[in-house]
Amino acid sequence: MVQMRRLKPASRASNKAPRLTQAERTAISDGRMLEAAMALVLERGTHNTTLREVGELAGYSRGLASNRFGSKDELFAELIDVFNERWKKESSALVGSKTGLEAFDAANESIIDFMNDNSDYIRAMFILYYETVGSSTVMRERLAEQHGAYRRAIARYISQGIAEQTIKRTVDPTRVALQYTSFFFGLVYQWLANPDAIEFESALHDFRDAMIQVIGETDMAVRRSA
Amino acid sequence: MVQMRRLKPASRASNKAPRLTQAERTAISDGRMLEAAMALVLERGTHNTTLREVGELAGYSRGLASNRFGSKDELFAELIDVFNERWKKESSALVGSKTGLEAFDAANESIIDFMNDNSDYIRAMFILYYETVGSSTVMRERLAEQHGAYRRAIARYISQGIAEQTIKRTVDPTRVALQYTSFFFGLVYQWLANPDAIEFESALHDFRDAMIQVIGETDMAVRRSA
DNA sequence: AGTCCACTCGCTTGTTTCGAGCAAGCTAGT
DNA sequence: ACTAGCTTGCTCGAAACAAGCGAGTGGACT
Repeated sequence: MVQMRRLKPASRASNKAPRLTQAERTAISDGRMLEAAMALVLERGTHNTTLREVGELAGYSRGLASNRFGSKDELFAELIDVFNERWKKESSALVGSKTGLEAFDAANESIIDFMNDNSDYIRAMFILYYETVGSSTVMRERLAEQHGAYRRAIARYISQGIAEQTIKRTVDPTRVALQYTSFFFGLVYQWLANPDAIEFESALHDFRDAMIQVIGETDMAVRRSA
Repeated sequence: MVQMRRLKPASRASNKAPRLTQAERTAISDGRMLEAAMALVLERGTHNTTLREVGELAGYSRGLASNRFGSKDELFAELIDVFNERWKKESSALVGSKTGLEAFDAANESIIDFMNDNSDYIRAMFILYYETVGSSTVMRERLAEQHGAYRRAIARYISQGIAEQTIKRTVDPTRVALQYTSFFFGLVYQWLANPDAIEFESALHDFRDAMIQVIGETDMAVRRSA
Protein backbone atom coordinates (compact mmCIF):
# COMPACT_ATOMS: atom_id res chain seq x y z
CA MET A 1 0.00 0.00 0.00
CA VAL A 2 1.30 3.40 -0.92
CA GLN A 3 1.38 5.64 2.09
CA MET A 4 -1.25 8.26 1.42
CA ARG A 5 0.68 11.12 2.92
CA ARG A 6 -0.19 14.31 1.15
CA LEU A 7 2.88 15.88 -0.35
CA LYS A 8 3.33 19.49 0.53
CA PRO A 9 1.24 21.38 -1.97
CA ALA A 10 3.21 23.74 -4.18
CA SER A 11 4.79 26.00 -1.61
CA ARG A 12 3.06 29.16 -2.52
CA ALA A 13 3.66 30.76 0.88
CA SER A 14 7.41 30.67 0.39
CA ASN A 15 9.39 33.56 1.87
CA LYS A 16 11.13 34.62 -1.28
CA ALA A 17 8.41 34.78 -3.87
CA PRO A 18 9.05 32.10 -6.49
CA ARG A 19 7.51 34.33 -9.12
CA LEU A 20 6.09 31.71 -11.37
CA THR A 21 4.18 32.11 -14.58
CA GLN A 22 0.83 30.41 -15.00
CA ALA A 23 2.29 27.83 -17.30
CA GLU A 24 4.95 26.99 -14.74
CA ARG A 25 2.38 26.54 -12.01
CA THR A 26 0.25 24.12 -13.98
CA ALA A 27 3.37 22.32 -15.09
CA ILE A 28 4.24 21.70 -11.44
CA SER A 29 0.87 20.35 -10.45
CA ASP A 30 0.59 18.32 -13.62
CA GLY A 31 4.00 16.86 -12.95
CA ARG A 32 3.10 15.94 -9.42
CA MET A 33 -0.05 14.27 -10.54
CA LEU A 34 1.65 12.32 -13.29
CA GLU A 35 4.20 11.15 -10.76
CA ALA A 36 1.44 10.11 -8.39
CA ALA A 37 -0.38 8.34 -11.20
CA MET A 38 2.76 6.41 -12.05
CA ALA A 39 3.21 5.28 -8.46
CA LEU A 40 -0.38 4.14 -8.27
CA VAL A 41 -0.29 2.32 -11.60
CA LEU A 42 2.82 0.51 -10.45
CA GLU A 43 1.07 -0.59 -7.32
CA ARG A 44 -2.40 -1.47 -8.55
CA GLY A 45 -2.55 -1.13 -12.32
CA THR A 46 -4.66 1.40 -14.19
CA HIS A 47 -7.84 -0.42 -13.33
CA ASN A 48 -7.69 0.07 -9.62
CA THR A 49 -6.31 3.56 -9.65
CA THR A 50 -8.82 6.34 -9.15
CA LEU A 51 -8.50 9.93 -10.19
CA ARG A 52 -9.28 10.88 -6.63
CA GLU A 53 -6.24 9.00 -5.37
CA VAL A 54 -4.06 10.60 -8.02
CA GLY A 55 -5.09 14.09 -7.01
CA GLU A 56 -4.76 13.46 -3.30
CA LEU A 57 -1.46 11.61 -3.47
CA ALA A 58 -0.10 14.55 -5.44
CA GLY A 59 -1.16 16.83 -2.59
CA TYR A 60 -4.24 18.32 -4.12
CA SER A 61 -7.93 17.78 -4.05
CA ARG A 62 -10.18 14.96 -5.13
CA GLY A 63 -11.10 16.61 -8.35
CA LEU A 64 -7.97 18.16 -9.78
CA ALA A 65 -6.83 15.23 -11.86
CA SER A 66 -10.26 15.07 -13.42
CA ASN A 67 -10.27 18.80 -13.97
CA ARG A 68 -6.88 18.90 -15.65
CA PHE A 69 -6.80 15.80 -17.73
CA GLY A 70 -10.48 15.55 -18.48
CA SER A 71 -10.61 11.81 -18.23
CA LYS A 72 -8.71 8.83 -16.96
CA ASP A 73 -7.81 7.80 -20.47
CA GLU A 74 -6.33 11.18 -21.25
CA LEU A 75 -4.29 11.17 -18.08
CA PHE A 76 -2.74 7.86 -19.02
CA ALA A 77 -2.21 8.99 -22.59
CA GLU A 78 -0.34 11.98 -21.19
CA LEU A 79 1.76 9.66 -19.02
CA ILE A 80 2.68 7.56 -22.03
CA ASP A 81 3.69 10.67 -23.94
CA VAL A 82 5.98 11.76 -21.12
CA PHE A 83 7.52 8.30 -20.99
CA ASN A 84 8.06 8.22 -24.74
CA GLU A 85 9.68 11.62 -24.68
CA ARG A 86 12.14 10.57 -22.04
CA TRP A 87 12.84 7.26 -23.71
CA LYS A 88 13.52 8.89 -27.03
CA LYS A 89 15.93 11.32 -25.39
CA GLU A 90 17.78 8.54 -23.58
CA SER A 91 18.00 6.44 -26.70
CA SER A 92 19.17 9.13 -29.07
CA ALA A 93 21.80 10.20 -26.54
CA LEU A 94 23.38 6.77 -26.76
CA VAL A 95 22.86 6.19 -30.46
CA GLY A 96 24.13 9.65 -31.34
CA SER A 97 25.30 9.79 -34.92
CA LYS A 98 25.97 6.07 -35.13
CA THR A 99 24.47 4.13 -38.00
CA GLY A 100 23.83 0.56 -39.01
CA LEU A 101 24.88 -2.27 -36.75
CA GLU A 102 26.59 0.11 -34.36
CA ALA A 103 23.43 2.14 -33.94
CA PHE A 104 21.43 -1.02 -33.43
CA ASP A 105 23.75 -2.19 -30.70
CA ALA A 106 23.72 1.23 -29.08
CA ALA A 107 19.93 1.23 -29.07
CA ASN A 108 19.98 -2.19 -27.52
CA GLU A 109 22.32 -1.05 -24.79
CA SER A 110 20.30 2.08 -24.18
CA ILE A 111 17.33 -0.09 -23.37
CA ILE A 112 19.39 -2.01 -20.86
CA ASP A 113 20.73 1.16 -19.31
CA PHE A 114 17.34 2.75 -19.11
CA MET A 115 16.03 -0.44 -17.59
CA ASN A 116 18.67 -0.59 -14.91
CA ASP A 117 18.25 3.02 -13.91
CA ASN A 118 14.48 3.36 -14.13
CA SER A 119 13.01 -0.06 -13.83
CA ASP A 120 9.93 1.27 -12.04
CA TYR A 121 9.42 3.84 -14.71
CA ILE A 122 9.63 1.24 -17.44
CA ARG A 123 7.37 -1.05 -15.54
CA ALA A 124 4.63 1.52 -15.28
CA MET A 125 5.10 2.50 -18.89
CA PHE A 126 4.60 -0.97 -20.21
CA ILE A 127 1.69 -1.72 -17.96
CA LEU A 128 0.07 1.23 -19.69
CA TYR A 129 1.20 0.00 -23.08
CA TYR A 130 -0.28 -3.43 -22.58
CA GLU A 131 -3.48 -2.36 -20.94
CA THR A 132 -4.15 0.11 -23.71
CA VAL A 133 -4.28 -2.62 -26.33
CA GLY A 134 -7.85 -3.53 -25.44
CA SER A 135 -9.08 0.03 -25.27
CA SER A 136 -10.88 2.34 -27.60
CA THR A 137 -9.87 2.69 -31.20
CA VAL A 138 -8.35 6.12 -30.64
CA MET A 139 -5.95 4.82 -28.03
CA ARG A 140 -5.10 1.76 -30.04
CA GLU A 141 -4.24 3.86 -33.04
CA ARG A 142 -1.75 5.87 -31.05
CA LEU A 143 -0.23 2.64 -29.83
CA ALA A 144 -0.03 1.26 -33.36
CA GLU A 145 1.67 4.48 -34.40
CA GLN A 146 4.30 4.02 -31.69
CA HIS A 147 4.92 0.41 -32.61
CA GLY A 148 5.31 1.36 -36.23
CA ALA A 149 7.86 4.01 -35.30
CA TYR A 150 9.93 1.45 -33.38
CA ARG A 151 9.85 -0.96 -36.26
CA ARG A 152 10.84 1.70 -38.76
CA ALA A 153 13.75 2.84 -36.60
CA ILE A 154 15.14 -0.68 -36.36
CA ALA A 155 14.54 -1.31 -40.04
CA ARG A 156 16.54 1.80 -40.86
CA TYR A 157 19.51 0.58 -38.83
CA ILE A 158 19.35 -2.73 -40.65
CA SER A 159 19.21 -1.04 -44.05
CA GLN A 160 22.22 1.05 -43.13
CA GLY A 161 23.98 -2.09 -42.00
CA ILE A 162 23.40 -3.63 -45.40
CA ALA A 163 24.75 -0.54 -47.10
CA GLU A 164 27.79 -0.66 -44.83
CA GLN A 165 28.20 -4.35 -45.60
CA THR A 166 28.03 -5.45 -41.99
CA ILE A 167 24.70 -7.13 -42.67
CA LYS A 168 23.94 -9.59 -45.45
CA ARG A 169 22.25 -7.99 -48.42
CA THR A 170 19.73 -10.86 -48.61
CA VAL A 171 18.17 -9.68 -45.37
CA ASP A 172 14.73 -8.04 -45.38
CA PRO A 173 14.97 -5.10 -42.96
CA THR A 174 11.27 -4.89 -42.15
CA ARG A 175 11.06 -8.57 -41.28
CA VAL A 176 14.06 -8.42 -39.03
CA ALA A 177 12.70 -5.28 -37.42
CA LEU A 178 9.46 -7.05 -36.68
CA GLN A 179 11.36 -9.95 -35.14
CA TYR A 180 13.34 -7.67 -32.93
CA THR A 181 10.44 -5.57 -31.70
CA SER A 182 8.33 -8.67 -31.17
CA PHE A 183 11.01 -10.26 -29.08
CA PHE A 184 11.45 -7.11 -27.09
CA PHE A 185 7.77 -6.51 -26.37
CA GLY A 186 7.23 -10.13 -25.49
CA LEU A 187 10.21 -10.19 -23.20
CA VAL A 188 8.99 -7.12 -21.34
CA TYR A 189 5.54 -8.63 -21.12
CA GLN A 190 6.78 -11.77 -19.46
CA TRP A 191 9.02 -9.73 -17.23
CA LEU A 192 6.03 -7.68 -16.08
CA ALA A 193 4.12 -10.81 -15.20
CA ASN A 194 7.02 -12.33 -13.34
CA PRO A 195 10.12 -10.17 -12.86
CA ASP A 196 11.99 -12.89 -11.00
CA ALA A 197 11.76 -15.37 -13.84
CA ILE A 198 13.28 -13.10 -16.46
CA GLU A 199 16.92 -12.11 -16.71
CA PHE A 200 16.34 -9.07 -18.81
CA GLU A 201 19.84 -8.02 -19.72
CA SER A 202 21.25 -11.39 -20.67
CA ALA A 203 18.11 -12.28 -22.61
CA LEU A 204 18.52 -9.17 -24.74
CA HIS A 205 22.19 -9.90 -25.33
CA ASP A 206 21.46 -13.51 -26.22
CA PHE A 207 18.89 -12.50 -28.72
CA ARG A 208 21.09 -9.86 -30.24
CA ASP A 209 23.85 -12.40 -30.75
CA ALA A 210 21.53 -14.99 -32.26
CA MET A 211 20.12 -12.40 -34.61
CA ILE A 212 23.51 -11.20 -35.80
CA GLN A 213 24.50 -14.78 -36.36
CA VAL A 214 21.70 -15.00 -38.90
CA ILE A 215 21.73 -11.59 -40.51
CA GLY A 216 25.33 -10.43 -40.08
CA GLU A 217 28.04 -10.83 -42.67
CA THR A 218 29.99 -13.90 -41.71
CA ASP A 219 32.94 -12.05 -40.24
CA MET A 220 30.52 -9.94 -38.21
CA ALA A 221 29.06 -12.86 -36.29
CA VAL A 222 31.04 -11.97 -33.23
CA ARG A 223 30.14 -11.03 -29.71
CA ARG A 224 29.41 -7.39 -29.36
CA SER A 225 32.37 -5.58 -27.85
CA ALA A 226 31.42 -5.42 -24.17
CA MET B 1 -22.13 -2.24 -32.07
CA VAL B 2 -23.23 -5.69 -31.01
CA GLN B 3 -26.94 -6.13 -31.57
CA MET B 4 -28.44 -6.36 -28.11
CA ARG B 5 -31.11 -8.87 -29.00
CA ARG B 6 -31.80 -11.11 -26.05
CA LEU B 7 -31.18 -14.71 -26.85
CA LYS B 8 -34.02 -17.03 -26.03
CA PRO B 9 -33.54 -17.96 -22.40
CA ALA B 10 -32.93 -21.66 -21.78
CA SER B 11 -36.17 -23.15 -23.13
CA ARG B 12 -37.56 -24.56 -19.95
CA ALA B 13 -41.09 -24.83 -21.36
CA SER B 14 -39.96 -27.29 -23.99
CA ASN B 15 -42.45 -29.97 -25.01
CA LYS B 16 -40.28 -32.96 -24.35
CA ALA B 17 -38.82 -32.33 -20.95
CA PRO B 18 -35.07 -31.85 -21.30
CA ARG B 19 -34.56 -33.25 -17.82
CA LEU B 20 -31.38 -31.45 -16.95
CA THR B 21 -29.37 -31.73 -13.79
CA GLN B 22 -28.53 -28.58 -11.86
CA ALA B 23 -24.95 -28.70 -13.01
CA GLU B 24 -26.03 -28.86 -16.63
CA ARG B 25 -28.32 -25.88 -16.21
CA THR B 26 -25.66 -23.67 -14.73
CA ALA B 27 -23.20 -24.87 -17.35
CA ILE B 28 -25.55 -23.62 -20.04
CA SER B 29 -26.05 -20.19 -18.57
CA ASP B 30 -22.38 -19.85 -17.68
CA GLY B 31 -21.47 -20.78 -21.22
CA ARG B 32 -23.86 -18.24 -22.67
CA MET B 33 -22.48 -15.55 -20.47
CA LEU B 34 -18.87 -16.36 -21.26
CA GLU B 35 -19.71 -16.22 -24.93
CA ALA B 36 -21.40 -12.87 -24.46
CA ALA B 37 -18.45 -11.60 -22.46
CA MET B 38 -16.09 -12.59 -25.24
CA ALA B 39 -18.13 -10.78 -27.85
CA LEU B 40 -18.21 -7.66 -25.72
CA VAL B 41 -14.50 -7.75 -24.92
CA LEU B 42 -13.77 -8.05 -28.61
CA GLU B 43 -15.89 -5.06 -29.35
CA ARG B 44 -15.00 -2.70 -26.51
CA GLY B 45 -12.29 -4.23 -24.37
CA THR B 46 -12.68 -5.32 -20.77
CA HIS B 47 -12.81 -1.76 -19.56
CA ASN B 48 -15.97 -0.77 -21.30
CA THR B 49 -17.80 -4.03 -20.82
CA THR B 50 -20.29 -4.11 -17.98
CA LEU B 51 -21.58 -7.14 -16.13
CA ARG B 52 -25.06 -5.92 -16.88
CA GLU B 53 -24.41 -6.12 -20.62
CA VAL B 54 -22.91 -9.57 -20.27
CA GLY B 55 -25.96 -10.90 -18.47
CA GLU B 56 -28.45 -9.27 -20.80
CA LEU B 57 -26.66 -10.18 -24.02
CA ALA B 58 -26.66 -13.78 -22.81
CA GLY B 59 -30.44 -13.55 -22.41
CA TYR B 60 -30.64 -13.19 -18.66
CA SER B 61 -31.00 -10.44 -16.15
CA ARG B 62 -28.85 -7.52 -15.12
CA GLY B 63 -27.42 -9.27 -12.14
CA LEU B 64 -26.71 -12.83 -13.15
CA ALA B 65 -23.13 -12.37 -14.27
CA SER B 66 -22.37 -10.70 -10.98
CA ASN B 67 -24.19 -13.41 -9.08
CA ARG B 68 -22.39 -16.25 -10.78
CA PHE B 69 -18.87 -15.05 -11.16
CA GLY B 70 -18.75 -12.84 -8.11
CA SER B 71 -16.76 -10.12 -9.77
CA LYS B 72 -15.66 -8.84 -13.12
CA ASP B 73 -12.12 -10.08 -12.50
CA GLU B 74 -13.31 -13.57 -11.80
CA LEU B 75 -15.45 -13.64 -14.91
CA PHE B 76 -12.44 -12.76 -17.02
CA ALA B 77 -10.27 -15.25 -15.18
CA GLU B 78 -12.84 -17.89 -16.01
CA LEU B 79 -12.79 -16.83 -19.65
CA ILE B 80 -9.02 -17.17 -19.75
CA ASP B 81 -9.27 -20.65 -18.27
CA VAL B 82 -11.72 -21.72 -20.94
CA PHE B 83 -9.46 -20.32 -23.63
CA ASN B 84 -6.43 -22.08 -22.23
CA GLU B 85 -8.26 -25.35 -22.08
CA ARG B 86 -9.28 -25.12 -25.68
CA TRP B 87 -5.83 -24.01 -26.77
CA LYS B 88 -4.16 -26.86 -24.98
CA LYS B 89 -6.53 -29.34 -26.61
CA GLU B 90 -5.93 -27.92 -30.07
CA SER B 91 -2.21 -27.88 -29.59
CA SER B 92 -1.84 -31.38 -28.18
CA ALA B 93 -4.01 -32.72 -30.99
CA LEU B 94 -1.49 -31.51 -33.53
CA VAL B 95 1.64 -32.29 -31.55
CA GLY B 96 0.40 -35.76 -30.67
CA SER B 97 3.24 -38.01 -29.71
CA LYS B 98 5.82 -36.05 -31.66
CA THR B 99 8.97 -34.98 -29.90
CA GLY B 100 11.86 -32.60 -30.36
CA LEU B 101 12.04 -30.45 -33.46
CA GLU B 102 9.02 -32.15 -34.98
CA ALA B 103 6.93 -31.36 -31.93
CA PHE B 104 8.17 -27.79 -31.97
CA ASP B 105 7.18 -27.35 -35.59
CA ALA B 106 3.81 -28.96 -34.95
CA ALA B 107 3.18 -26.59 -32.05
CA ASN B 108 4.11 -23.71 -34.27
CA GLU B 109 1.70 -24.83 -36.94
CA SER B 110 -1.05 -25.43 -34.42
CA ILE B 111 -0.82 -21.80 -33.46
CA ILE B 112 -1.22 -20.77 -37.06
CA ASP B 113 -4.15 -23.12 -37.56
CA PHE B 114 -5.86 -21.97 -34.41
CA MET B 115 -5.27 -18.41 -35.48
CA ASN B 116 -6.80 -18.87 -38.90
CA ASP B 117 -9.87 -20.64 -37.59
CA ASN B 118 -10.55 -18.63 -34.46
CA SER B 119 -8.93 -15.29 -34.88
CA ASP B 120 -11.67 -13.57 -32.88
CA TYR B 121 -11.26 -16.03 -30.09
CA ILE B 122 -7.52 -15.49 -29.98
CA ARG B 123 -7.96 -11.78 -30.16
CA ALA B 124 -10.20 -11.71 -27.12
CA MET B 125 -7.93 -14.11 -25.27
CA PHE B 126 -4.85 -11.98 -25.67
CA ILE B 127 -6.62 -8.77 -24.90
CA LEU B 128 -7.38 -10.41 -21.58
CA TYR B 129 -3.83 -11.68 -21.28
CA TYR B 130 -2.32 -8.27 -21.79
CA GLU B 131 -4.78 -6.36 -19.70
CA THR B 132 -4.29 -8.71 -16.80
CA VAL B 133 -0.62 -7.88 -16.52
CA GLY B 134 -1.32 -4.69 -14.61
CA SER B 135 -3.89 -6.22 -12.30
CA SER B 136 -3.84 -7.58 -8.82
CA THR B 137 -1.10 -9.91 -7.65
CA VAL B 138 -3.39 -12.92 -7.69
CA MET B 139 -4.19 -12.48 -11.34
CA ARG B 140 -0.62 -11.78 -12.26
CA GLU B 141 0.53 -14.93 -10.56
CA ARG B 142 -1.85 -17.02 -12.61
CA LEU B 143 -0.54 -15.32 -15.71
CA ALA B 144 3.05 -15.96 -14.67
CA GLU B 145 2.16 -19.59 -14.13
CA GLN B 146 0.81 -19.83 -17.67
CA HIS B 147 3.85 -18.16 -19.17
CA GLY B 148 6.11 -20.52 -17.27
CA ALA B 149 4.19 -23.51 -18.60
CA TYR B 150 4.63 -22.31 -22.18
CA ARG B 151 8.33 -21.79 -21.69
CA ARG B 152 8.77 -25.19 -20.11
CA ALA B 153 6.90 -26.90 -22.94
CA ILE B 154 9.13 -25.30 -25.57
CA ALA B 155 12.25 -26.00 -23.52
CA ARG B 156 11.27 -29.65 -23.37
CA TYR B 157 10.98 -29.87 -27.15
CA ILE B 158 14.40 -28.28 -27.48
CA SER B 159 15.93 -30.70 -24.98
CA GLN B 160 14.43 -33.61 -26.87
CA GLY B 161 15.81 -32.15 -30.09
CA ILE B 162 19.27 -32.12 -28.57
CA ALA B 163 18.88 -35.72 -27.47
CA GLU B 164 17.74 -36.62 -30.96
CA GLN B 165 20.69 -34.70 -32.41
CA THR B 166 18.56 -32.42 -34.53
CA ILE B 167 19.58 -29.50 -32.35
CA LYS B 168 23.08 -28.49 -31.40
CA ARG B 169 24.09 -29.71 -27.97
CA THR B 170 25.60 -26.31 -27.12
CA VAL B 171 22.11 -24.81 -27.06
CA ASP B 172 20.52 -23.78 -23.76
CA PRO B 173 16.89 -24.91 -23.95
CA THR B 174 15.52 -22.42 -21.44
CA ARG B 175 17.11 -19.48 -23.22
CA VAL B 176 15.79 -20.54 -26.56
CA ALA B 177 12.37 -21.14 -25.05
CA LEU B 178 12.36 -17.62 -23.66
CA GLN B 179 13.31 -16.26 -27.07
CA TYR B 180 10.53 -18.12 -28.74
CA THR B 181 7.78 -17.23 -26.28
CA SER B 182 8.95 -13.61 -26.20
CA PHE B 183 8.80 -13.37 -29.94
CA PHE B 184 5.39 -14.94 -29.98
CA PHE B 185 3.84 -12.76 -27.28
CA GLY B 186 5.34 -9.64 -28.78
CA LEU B 187 4.11 -10.53 -32.23
CA VAL B 188 0.57 -11.07 -30.98
CA TYR B 189 0.76 -7.83 -29.06
CA GLN B 190 1.65 -5.81 -32.13
CA TRP B 191 -0.96 -7.66 -34.11
CA LEU B 192 -3.62 -6.71 -31.57
CA ALA B 193 -2.64 -3.07 -31.79
CA ASN B 194 -2.66 -3.08 -35.57
CA PRO B 195 -3.85 -6.26 -37.30
CA ASP B 196 -3.27 -4.86 -40.77
CA ALA B 197 0.41 -4.20 -40.19
CA ILE B 198 1.26 -7.74 -39.13
CA GLU B 199 1.45 -10.76 -41.40
CA PHE B 200 1.08 -13.29 -38.66
CA GLU B 201 1.71 -16.54 -40.45
CA SER B 202 4.77 -15.55 -42.43
CA ALA B 203 6.27 -13.79 -39.42
CA LEU B 204 6.04 -17.00 -37.40
CA HIS B 205 7.58 -19.02 -40.23
CA ASP B 206 10.37 -16.51 -40.68
CA PHE B 207 11.22 -16.60 -37.07
CA ARG B 208 11.12 -20.36 -36.92
CA ASP B 209 13.56 -20.60 -39.80
CA ALA B 210 15.92 -18.03 -38.33
CA MET B 211 15.89 -19.85 -35.03
CA ILE B 212 16.61 -23.24 -36.53
CA GLN B 213 19.44 -21.69 -38.48
CA VAL B 214 21.04 -20.82 -35.17
CA ILE B 215 20.18 -23.79 -32.98
CA GLY B 216 19.73 -26.63 -35.49
CA GLU B 217 22.44 -29.10 -36.41
CA THR B 218 23.96 -27.84 -39.66
CA ASP B 219 22.17 -30.33 -41.87
CA MET B 220 18.90 -29.41 -40.16
CA ALA B 221 19.00 -25.79 -41.22
CA VAL B 222 16.41 -26.35 -43.90
CA ARG B 223 12.99 -24.98 -44.59
CA ARG B 224 10.31 -26.83 -42.74
CA SER B 225 8.51 -29.27 -45.00
CA ALA B 226 5.44 -27.57 -46.49
C1' DA C 1 -50.03 -45.08 -6.37
C1' DG C 2 -51.50 -40.46 -6.00
C1' DT C 3 -51.63 -35.86 -3.70
C1' DC C 4 -49.61 -32.22 -1.32
C1' DC C 5 -46.18 -29.70 1.08
C1' DA C 6 -41.66 -27.91 1.96
C1' DC C 7 -37.34 -27.20 0.18
C1' DT C 8 -33.76 -26.32 -3.17
C1' DC C 9 -31.61 -23.58 -6.37
C1' DG C 10 -31.30 -20.84 -10.48
C1' DC C 11 -32.38 -16.40 -11.38
C1' DT C 12 -34.12 -11.59 -10.54
C1' DT C 13 -34.77 -7.26 -8.23
C1' DG C 14 -33.72 -3.77 -4.59
C1' DT C 15 -30.18 -1.24 -2.65
C1' DT C 16 -25.64 0.57 -1.29
C1' DT C 17 -21.27 2.24 -2.30
C1' DC C 18 -18.04 4.35 -5.07
C1' DG C 19 -15.78 6.37 -9.15
C1' DA C 20 -15.97 9.43 -13.37
C1' DG C 21 -17.03 13.56 -15.09
C1' DC C 22 -19.00 18.07 -15.08
C1' DA C 23 -20.29 22.67 -13.32
C1' DA C 24 -20.39 26.07 -10.25
C1' DG C 25 -17.88 28.39 -6.72
C1' DC C 26 -13.91 30.00 -4.09
C1' DT C 27 -9.46 32.54 -3.39
C1' DA C 28 -4.79 34.14 -3.96
C1' DG C 29 -2.13 36.67 -6.70
C1' DT C 30 -1.95 40.66 -10.29
C1' DA D 1 -11.76 43.75 -9.91
C1' DC D 2 -10.20 40.11 -12.71
C1' DT D 3 -7.87 36.03 -13.84
C1' DA D 4 -6.77 31.30 -13.30
C1' DG D 5 -5.67 27.43 -10.50
C1' DC D 6 -7.98 24.73 -7.53
C1' DT D 7 -11.98 22.85 -4.77
C1' DT D 8 -16.60 21.38 -3.70
C1' DG D 9 -21.29 19.87 -4.97
C1' DC D 10 -23.74 16.97 -7.75
C1' DT D 11 -25.35 13.42 -11.18
C1' DC D 12 -25.02 9.24 -13.53
C1' DG D 13 -23.83 4.68 -13.91
C1' DA D 14 -21.40 0.29 -12.61
C1' DA D 15 -20.11 -3.26 -9.16
C1' DA D 16 -21.39 -5.96 -5.60
C1' DC D 17 -24.32 -7.89 -2.36
C1' DA D 18 -28.62 -9.32 -0.10
C1' DA D 19 -33.06 -10.48 -0.14
C1' DG D 20 -36.76 -12.39 -2.65
C1' DC D 21 -39.30 -15.09 -6.20
C1' DG D 22 -40.87 -19.23 -8.48
C1' DA D 23 -40.38 -23.54 -10.94
C1' DG D 24 -39.18 -27.98 -10.32
C1' DT D 25 -38.14 -32.04 -7.00
C1' DG D 26 -38.23 -35.27 -3.27
C1' DG D 27 -40.40 -37.01 0.65
C1' DA D 28 -44.41 -37.97 3.69
C1' DC D 29 -48.84 -39.32 4.45
C1' DT D 30 -52.95 -41.35 2.86
